[in-house]
Amino acid sequence: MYIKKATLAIIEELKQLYPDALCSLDYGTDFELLFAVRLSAQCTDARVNLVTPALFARFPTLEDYAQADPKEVGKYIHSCGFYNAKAQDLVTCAQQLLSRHDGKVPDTMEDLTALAGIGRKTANLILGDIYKHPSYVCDTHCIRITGRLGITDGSKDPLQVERQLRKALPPAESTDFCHRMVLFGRDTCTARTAKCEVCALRPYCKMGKKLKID
DNA sequence: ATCCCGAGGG
DNA sequence: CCCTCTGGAT
Repeated sequence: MYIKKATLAIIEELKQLYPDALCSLDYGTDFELLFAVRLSAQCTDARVNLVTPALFARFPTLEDYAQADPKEVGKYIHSCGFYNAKAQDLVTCAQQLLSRHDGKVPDTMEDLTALAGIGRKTANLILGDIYKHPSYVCDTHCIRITGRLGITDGSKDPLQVERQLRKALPPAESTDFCHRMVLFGRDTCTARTAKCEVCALRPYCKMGKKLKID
């Protein structure tokens, strides 16, 4: 499997920038990570981290969610947006984890995406962070930045991007790479006005080369 | 007005 | 492919 030199250079540069490629969501147990990721849909991680301490304290176990009134769960997560759907998903997902998986978070894409509210992006994150499988977390940051860098062809379709990243990245680097995309996307390669003038990846980036700085 | 580590349904 | 779900930050 051939990996482009530019891609390897980008990977190394990102390691320098972010030695710890950590998920920025706060959680204790495996299912709490699963739930925090569900809550993070169209919401900042910082916002999720603001509500999860009270949520996790009120509902410590899967049984607590499984028996909960979605209305009450919704109150704890209101500020994250999509709170009706998310609250119902946590309750249903907890019931499914208990009935289908003995209360354990499953370790296959098929089982994970069969759970309420768990799509491919969340499943990939769980496979990478909990089970240490090669994973391709194609969220808004990863899709935007790999497109700008020319690692992908610019497609916005998560499945397309995932297929392209599967060929473009060394599998052992994939999970950390995706986490670093998020960190990099928050502080440098931002959506609206990317800070190309201070970007360490500008030499490798089509978008950065276009603008004439200095 | 646009974006935030999306998912599900038509 | 499209649409809806939703609040908060910039």
